[in-house]
Amino acid sequence: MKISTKGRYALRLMLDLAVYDTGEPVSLKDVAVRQNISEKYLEQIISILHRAGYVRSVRGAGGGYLLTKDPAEYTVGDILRLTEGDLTPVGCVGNNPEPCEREAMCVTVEIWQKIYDAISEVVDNITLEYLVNRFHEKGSDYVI
Amino acid sequence: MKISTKGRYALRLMLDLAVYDTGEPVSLKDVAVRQNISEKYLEQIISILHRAGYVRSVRGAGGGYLLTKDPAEYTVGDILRLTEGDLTPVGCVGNNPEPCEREAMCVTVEIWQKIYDAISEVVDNITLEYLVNRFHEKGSDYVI
DNA sequence: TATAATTCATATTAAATACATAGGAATATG
DNA sequence: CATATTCCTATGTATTTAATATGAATTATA
Repeated sequence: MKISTKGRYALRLMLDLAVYDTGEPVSLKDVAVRQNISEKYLEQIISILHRAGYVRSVRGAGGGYLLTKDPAEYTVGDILRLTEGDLTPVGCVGNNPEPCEREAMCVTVEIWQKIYDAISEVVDNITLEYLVNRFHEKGSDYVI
Repeated sequence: MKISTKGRYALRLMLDLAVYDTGEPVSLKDVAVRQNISEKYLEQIISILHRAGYVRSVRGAGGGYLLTKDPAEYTVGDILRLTEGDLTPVGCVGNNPEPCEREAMCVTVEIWQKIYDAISEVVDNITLEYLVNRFHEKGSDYVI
């Protein structure tokens, strides 16, 4: 019942791009240093975000990544669902549920559905913008 | 972000003991057939529940297991926390959080805490008794 | 134009976890 | 004594996780 590093790093990566956005591309090298995450691992993660159109890239020296939308337009749910696959606690709930032969007599599925709804309620109502604000409120070191 | 078979089977196992309770011990063999779960695997799962005092056992022929408390006194949260380890989405929230050097600047931890609270709210407010009632309401086959 | 900095693409690997299966000892019933 | 059951521990296999590795393609800049 854990969120993997992929999802957690993806969120920190997107947040980093939002916080350190100056209009110029932000390189993964910089993100890797600030976030203390392997640059190579970040490459794999951002490729997911890139394919989904969440970021755009600038290749070559001086290149890097930029958010494609305003931070207010990304929810935590968007980012986690993309990178974690989905956020359902079991396969038989959510958008395209796996068929289950025990469905007719199953009462536990109601629990999984409620858990999923509760998780969704949280992650679908927190935006990147909110996190950027919280970051500044916390008075965290802000280094470009 | 999945609940493992261990937790899901533990819940079905406890529910089975509650539904098919006649005062006589319920054998794992019967549970295994009804729930279509390997008896050997159930043995490992119930040993966790047994050590925690959630069930008592009767050894030998005609033996089996019985709940130690009234179904109303078990929550889904009790059972899942016991068998899944805990229900926190990351290591740094919950009862005894792992120390994290990024804590001072971390804003994502707020998300994980909210997710954990939301999950807890669900699982700590559903009892085995409720599930037994739902089982009967569903008109599921009831076979002793 | 050469060099360095970057993204992009794919393969490989080591460790942990999930999900069991297996074998037999201990205990109780009939 | 034979059978049914819990109890205990070891073993195995497949998948997932979390990276690391290698190098090609692209671009800025000295």
